Amino acid sequence: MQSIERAAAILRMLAGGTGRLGLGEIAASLDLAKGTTHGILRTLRHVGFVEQDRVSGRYQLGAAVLHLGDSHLDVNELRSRSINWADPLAARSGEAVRIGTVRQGRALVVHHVFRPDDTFQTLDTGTLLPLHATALGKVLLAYRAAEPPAELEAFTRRTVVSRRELATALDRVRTAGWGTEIEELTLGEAAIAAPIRGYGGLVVGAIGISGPVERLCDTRYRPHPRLVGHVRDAARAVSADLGAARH
Amino acid sequence: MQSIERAAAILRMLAGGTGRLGLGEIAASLDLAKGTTHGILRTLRHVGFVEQDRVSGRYQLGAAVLHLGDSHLDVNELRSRSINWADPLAARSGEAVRIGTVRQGRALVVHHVFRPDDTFQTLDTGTLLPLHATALGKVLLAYRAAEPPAELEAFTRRTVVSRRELATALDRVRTAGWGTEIEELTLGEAAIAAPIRGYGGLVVGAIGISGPVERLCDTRYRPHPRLVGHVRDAARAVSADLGAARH
DNA sequence: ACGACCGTTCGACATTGTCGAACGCTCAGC
DNA sequence: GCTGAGCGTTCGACAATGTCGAACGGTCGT
Repeated sequence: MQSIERAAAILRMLAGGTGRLGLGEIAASLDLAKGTTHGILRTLRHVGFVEQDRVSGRYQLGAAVLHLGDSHLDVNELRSRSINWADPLAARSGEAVRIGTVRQGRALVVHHVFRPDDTFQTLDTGTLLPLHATALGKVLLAYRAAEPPAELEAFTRRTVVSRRELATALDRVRTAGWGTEIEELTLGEAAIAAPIRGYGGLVVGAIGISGPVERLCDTRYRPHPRLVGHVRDAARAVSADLGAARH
Repeated sequence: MQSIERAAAILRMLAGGTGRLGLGEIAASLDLAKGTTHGILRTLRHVGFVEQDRVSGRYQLGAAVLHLGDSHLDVNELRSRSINWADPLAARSGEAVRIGTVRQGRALVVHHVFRPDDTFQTLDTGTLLPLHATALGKVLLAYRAAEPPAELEAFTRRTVVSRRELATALDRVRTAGWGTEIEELTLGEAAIAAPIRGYGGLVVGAIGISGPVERLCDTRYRPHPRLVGHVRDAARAVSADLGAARH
């Protein structure tokens, strides 16, 4: 399939060097006619793998090809790598632990460890949670494992439903390296989450704890630093496991 | 270019879902004949954009397409984003600051701030440094912005020239989140570097300081934590700038 | 005003990509 | 142990597409 090989060569060229090339340069480098090169680039633009600068006419890699790597990690691999660290986190924090990744524009819970006590709990594994109203979801949004949903549904009076507020909240997550959700999905409940990084540092999931707000936060709704530390340690450990697997 | 559109559709499918799909599933989903689908997949395998599991026969995204995004960041953008933080880092640390990214299998210095004193110094901007024997380079290797060079050249008696030792060193960089080089490129000189992350947390560069080993390290060749902290703070700030620019 | 060089378009036609049929292999069910 | 289903793979006829030279309009430098 000659044309697919040619298209791949163009993408590799754009991935190297300065990242921006003119049609003539590409055609010359690959020894193709300009018309041929233009036809390939037009198709690559159409599928979003290439973008063209309006002013200079030069081409660069498009978002669609750059995002191919996003969340491509196997759910089962994420889960199997996480299990070792999820139980200790539940034990240390005394709260329920969930691991999530992005699927269908939501946070998919791939593993759930019950809070280590006798209370009745339901298994969330397999459920899809809203990104903007969960700690797991905010972490995934903050590191652009997903785009915010078109509509920000309000689950409680504390749910962030303004895009500006959400952007601000995500900035804080990026700054801190972890995120929270305080009575934004369920009244009386809070959660803390941190990013799980895979190959090359790309965020492929998140791990978090959740429980009664009075146990996770102080009286000014700030999460206890000790719990934040536990979550981050677990996230680092899972990330290290994932990185080691790919090494 | 119908076949390029079809190849792109296959890549997007593999990027979604579980990440691993059989030929029949792909053919059925895209309403293509199995022979057609097979021809496209064969070509994508040939260019490295797709890999096939030997045992199950299933297909997944290949390293070549996942790496298209690596180091695609414009050098000028990295540089312009870094400048604001490089000067303060030089001031605070009292050492020379360099920012680097991967080019041609080496660490390209995209920005260099002189040590703030009266000593004679030469501008390194534009030079290519070895990955395995520099702090910048080790950070880039640790986060897989590059592959190790085929041959590990010895610059001093302290240069790491064993692949196993290098792998161990890179594990430590990942664990710590920063890296050092102590008399491995130049006798009497040491360096400390930390990763600069771009879109989605992907490592696109590194920022570091370098200077006389007796100023950067204690008598047991351990870097001063205060300097490590300064470098990491600067790396975070540059990363935040890059993230913000893409937001 | 002109020439050089850019990206873009078009149509003839040669070449390639498509797809149905057939194959060998593996595995589950009986 | 045998059989059938379903997998990925290969092949060749041929229809459809991709290729490329020529020409175009636009921009920029002289």
